[in-house]
Amino acid sequence: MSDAENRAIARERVIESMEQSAEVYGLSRSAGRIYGVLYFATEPLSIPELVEETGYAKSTISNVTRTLTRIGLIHRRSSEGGGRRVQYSAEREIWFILQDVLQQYVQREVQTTLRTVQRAESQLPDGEDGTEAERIAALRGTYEDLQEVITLAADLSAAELREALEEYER
Amino acid sequence: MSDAENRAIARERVIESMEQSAEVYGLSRSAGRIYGVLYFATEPLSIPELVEETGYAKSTISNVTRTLTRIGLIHRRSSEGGGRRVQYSAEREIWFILQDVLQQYVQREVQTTLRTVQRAESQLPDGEDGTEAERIAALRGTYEDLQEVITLAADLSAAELREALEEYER
DNA sequence: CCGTTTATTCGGTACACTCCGAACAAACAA
DNA sequence: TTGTTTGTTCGGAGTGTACCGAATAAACGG
Repeated sequence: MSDAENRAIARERVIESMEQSAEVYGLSRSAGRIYGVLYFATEPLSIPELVEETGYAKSTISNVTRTLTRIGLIHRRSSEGGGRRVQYSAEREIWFILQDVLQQYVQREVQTTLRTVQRAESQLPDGEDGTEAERIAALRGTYEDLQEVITLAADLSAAELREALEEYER
Repeated sequence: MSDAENRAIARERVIESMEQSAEVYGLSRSAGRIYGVLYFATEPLSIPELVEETGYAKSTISNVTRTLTRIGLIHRRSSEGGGRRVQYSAEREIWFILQDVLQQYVQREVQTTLRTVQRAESQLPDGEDGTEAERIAALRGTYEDLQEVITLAADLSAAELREALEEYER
């Protein structure tokens, strides 16, 4: 087998893995493949080029690139050289992406839950210690810890996070 | 408004929030509600009781309780007193649940991705430093950090995790 | 100006998922 | 045994999503 073929196989394996991961993160397989193709591209690609590389329909590429751009997984460089052609490139710092997910989605979810729980708690009769009060208070405690953990983690790099946990072990 | 009504409203709010969370975690709304009802129940509930409390069909309760049990969100106590009746109770330690998710799903996902990336890397021609090799090596690095972080975090309680990050800040 | 290339939007198809109700199976009570 | 209660399984209706192809819009080159 030639070196070029080996490279193509390795690349394809990783892209397939990205398709899989995309599904886990609630995205479509096409999103995983498009991101993967851009991840390995040496220069930004246009929509027609992505059609060529992935085999998906133009409309699919258009829709998926929009959501990927919105999430921050790829970057849109409008019009290289004044042309109409739009160029896309991948955000290759996976950790940045994960931090974004942590901040935009996980933190948001935790925050709204926490607020709901707090509002429910204040709805309860004062000084009550029934089952509801107890259970809701327990929920609030856990979510407060969670929120703090996520807020702190979102400011660290992967290496720093690793270091923080490794140091704590001792 | 009576205290009982206030309690019911607070409980309902939290359960609705759990329905929402369930969707975020890739479960159905019914799963969120069933878990919520069990979370507030003072004693284990049977399937007919869950039908009564949630309004869902018997078959829905049966299917959803199975998946919730498999994931570890609720516990199944077969036959209290030798009867056929099956009893379900909620795992109320949210952090245990999150640890399970971390270990069973996130860690698994990271591990398989890492393995795929490593295999792809070894597939590449030796001593090569083309684009593919570089990009794949970068991926592997990030995922190695990630795996380590998740492994360490899975062993800590929410409070410990919080402490670890707070100590690192200084 | 007109034809070509590029990007978005729209309608439609295929598919998966949620939930329901009915049928079935298993255990108990009489 | 027969009737009743409980739990699971199966088929189907309704819904949402992914993707495609066609129509449309927008920009450029001649």
